[in-house]
Formats: sequence, structure tokens, C-alpha cells
Amino acid sequence: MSALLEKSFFDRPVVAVARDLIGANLLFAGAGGRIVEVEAYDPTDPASHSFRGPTPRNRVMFGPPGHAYVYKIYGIHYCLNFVCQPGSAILIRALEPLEGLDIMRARRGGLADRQLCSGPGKLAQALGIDLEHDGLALDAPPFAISAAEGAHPIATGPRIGITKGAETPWRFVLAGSRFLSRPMAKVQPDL
DNA sequence: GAAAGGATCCGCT
DNA sequence: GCGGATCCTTTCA
Repeated sequence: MSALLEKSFFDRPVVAVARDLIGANLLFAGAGGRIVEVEAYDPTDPASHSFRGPTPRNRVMFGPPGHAYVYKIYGIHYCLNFVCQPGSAILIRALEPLEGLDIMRARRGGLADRQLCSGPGKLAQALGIDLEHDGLALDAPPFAISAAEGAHPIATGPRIGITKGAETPWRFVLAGSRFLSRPMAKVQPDL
């Protein structure tokens, strides 16, 4: 098991951090697994919550790097992000479930492992994350995030579910993973 | 004060 | 493949 990531890991350009998170291990209170899908957002990006500056909801995005930004979407689901440099964050979209399988299955209604964490809302539900956890530090419990070990083939493509900035290819996935929220429509190897 | 719409998921057709 | 659920943040008058 490699060392836990420190806040300085996140104090870099958001796209570089996003690439490095593919293959990293994310645990929240003992439940989680390998990160296989993320998306990057930055303040110059019309799809980003930070595009129009700080608001009560997104204030954590403008705080120090290495904290969790959690928000509610469509009145029902929660999404987990990692804050990088000011106004930048990475949406964690899918995990390969590895730890705490029993509790994650229970939270997700007994669904199959492929469906436990294959989407941002599902992942937050499986890990038990909600608005109470907005702003928590990522380098201390209940978070435990360790760096990827070895090489991971990364594919890139357009982000999912957005209407503005839809062409920006800031979705990063572990190529060929069975645990993605959706397959990469057109596999583009990362360069 | 009002209205629009969203970084989603699930069930039904 | 499509639409409803569900709510609250943000924007605009």
C-alpha cells in the first residue's frame, strides 16, 4: 500500500491531478476502491460551478486545495469532488469497488458490484457521502486516498451530462474498465 | 419575489 | 430510449 496523498498533491493544475487520480485508491470510512473515472472542471470553464465566481454553495472550490466539495444534484443525489487550485475541482465519477463491499451493497439496495459505484451519484450513496462532508480535508479520516501504483492506461473524452463546454475532453477513465458510468464512446488514448 | 434548470438515477416502454 | 422524481441554487426583474 502506497503512502496517503497529501494536500500538496492537489495543488497542481487540475488536469494533471485528474490523470494522476486514475488508478488511485479512495476509501471513505473503510468503503471504496480504485478510481476509474474522473472529470476536471476549472474556473474558465462554462460547465464549472466556479465559472461565475464564489457563491454559498461552491465556496469550498475557492478554498485551499485538498478538500472535498460535495453538492446536491437534481434534488436527489450527491456528487463528490476533490478541490485543486482555486476554482478548480475534480468530479469523482466511478470506482472499482474493493473495500467495504458489504456496507456498499447494503446502501445500494443489494445491486451487483458493477452497479455499486458506476456513476457520481451512485458512488456518493455507496460511500455514505452527503452535504455534511462538504469541506472535509482529503488527507485525514474518514478519507484515505493513496496514489496509483504502476502504470494505468488512460483514455480521454468529452464530459458527461453537461450542456456548456461539452466539447472539452476532460473526462479521464481507466481504459477498458468494466466499472465506468458509461463506456468511452470513442476511445482516445491519453497523450 | 419568481422562475428556470441542473456535473443523475431508475423504471418503464 | 425517454421521462419523472425532487429540491434548492442561482439568476433576473
